[in-house]
Amino acid sequence: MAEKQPRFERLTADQRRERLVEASINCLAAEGIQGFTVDAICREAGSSRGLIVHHFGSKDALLAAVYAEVFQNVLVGLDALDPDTATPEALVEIVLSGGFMDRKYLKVWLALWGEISVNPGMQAEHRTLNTTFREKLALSLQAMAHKRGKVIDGHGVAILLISLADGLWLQQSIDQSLLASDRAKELCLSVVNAALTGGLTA
Amino acid sequence: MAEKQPRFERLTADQRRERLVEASINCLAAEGIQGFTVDAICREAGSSRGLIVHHFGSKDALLAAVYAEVFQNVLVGLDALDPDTATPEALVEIVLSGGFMDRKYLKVWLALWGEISVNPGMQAEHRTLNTTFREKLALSLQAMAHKRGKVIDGHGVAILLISLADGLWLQQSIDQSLLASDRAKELCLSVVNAALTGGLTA
DNA sequence: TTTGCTATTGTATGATCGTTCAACAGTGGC
DNA sequence: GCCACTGTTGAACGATCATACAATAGCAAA
Repeated sequence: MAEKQPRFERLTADQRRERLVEASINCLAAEGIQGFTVDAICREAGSSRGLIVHHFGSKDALLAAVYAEVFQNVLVGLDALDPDTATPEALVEIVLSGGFMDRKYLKVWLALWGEISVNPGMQAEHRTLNTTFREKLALSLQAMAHKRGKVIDGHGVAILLISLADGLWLQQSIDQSLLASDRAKELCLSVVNAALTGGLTA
Repeated sequence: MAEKQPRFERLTADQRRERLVEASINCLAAEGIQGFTVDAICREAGSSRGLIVHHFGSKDALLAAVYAEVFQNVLVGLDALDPDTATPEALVEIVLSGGFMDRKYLKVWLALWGEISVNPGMQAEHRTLNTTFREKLALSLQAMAHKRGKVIDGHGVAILLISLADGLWLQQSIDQSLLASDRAKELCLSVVNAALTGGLTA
């Protein structure tokens, strides 16, 4: 007689946490923060609701873990960049199309931004990661300006570029017909080039 | 013997709808989309849950009414502007600090953006209003450039300015310490002035 | 004072919510 | 095959959810 399939697969703690975080991201992407429920996440992960409390302590703690995963992916793109050889095109690619920046993640970001704005722990972490992101971008921008014999406020241009990219990304994620991807890229490049050539001061 | 206070105040349909929309905005501002519940809104409005269905048909229809109210306020600031005499400072003030752009409304916007991205009716309306906003801004920008003897792509600069303002506003609303209001204003002005003087092409 | 109109209340309903925790079950060591 | 360890399940619980709708009540006209 055929052997019975196991009812569930035992995983290591890290594997299980990774699966729950991934399932959470999918639920947020599909339904926003209102789709972030214990039952919906368990259905997506193919597991049971007790696991969330067992591995994370609470649903809120799971959201914090989602944030860490998402933002680490944003930083990874910049980590791979050589500040001395980076091009404006490469920078623009990172700020517009980096980790978790497909428009399907709009509702993940909306949920995280909402939570960061009221959760002191997440806000502190966001501040740290965002500052790191700016500083790395500033280094690359300063190196590019230096190559053109120019001196710029790299930090100011980094803030400018990140904000512009966020705004463009948000607009086209909300309604794709309002702005084409190529157009967004062009606008970012224009601003970076203007900043590097002295046409614009940040 | 003292006369009894009436249990409730009868209002006209328009008055009652306005109160419910206002209460909804307050609930969204405080708790985001998860605070947008029938009971929370009724507590805030000082009324009873039956009123929401009576006046709006459903909670979702109430959210659509909230959107209309919020976005009309955004347009109002621009309507008051004379395109022939507007200054870069005035435009920047409108895109950064116009109607419902205090940072306390962050979660209202996050909720609306989430809903617009999946609700075809709201998305169509948003497209219309957003396009109107861009066109009005473009007229003012073109008039400013004309005064300087320059020809610009007003529409392109309008997209640039709106996106930059959205990104800056979002960043400082999420975490106030990441960006000062004055700094955001300066960056917007730099970009507008660079666009008007030919230092930057959109 | 009475009456009609209709704004408004709030109970009932079935469903869903997050957490708790006793019991179950996968699996490797002996 | 037995057993211990511990990952995992899912019912129970009290709370909250949105909508339906019968009954109540404000108030102006007659």
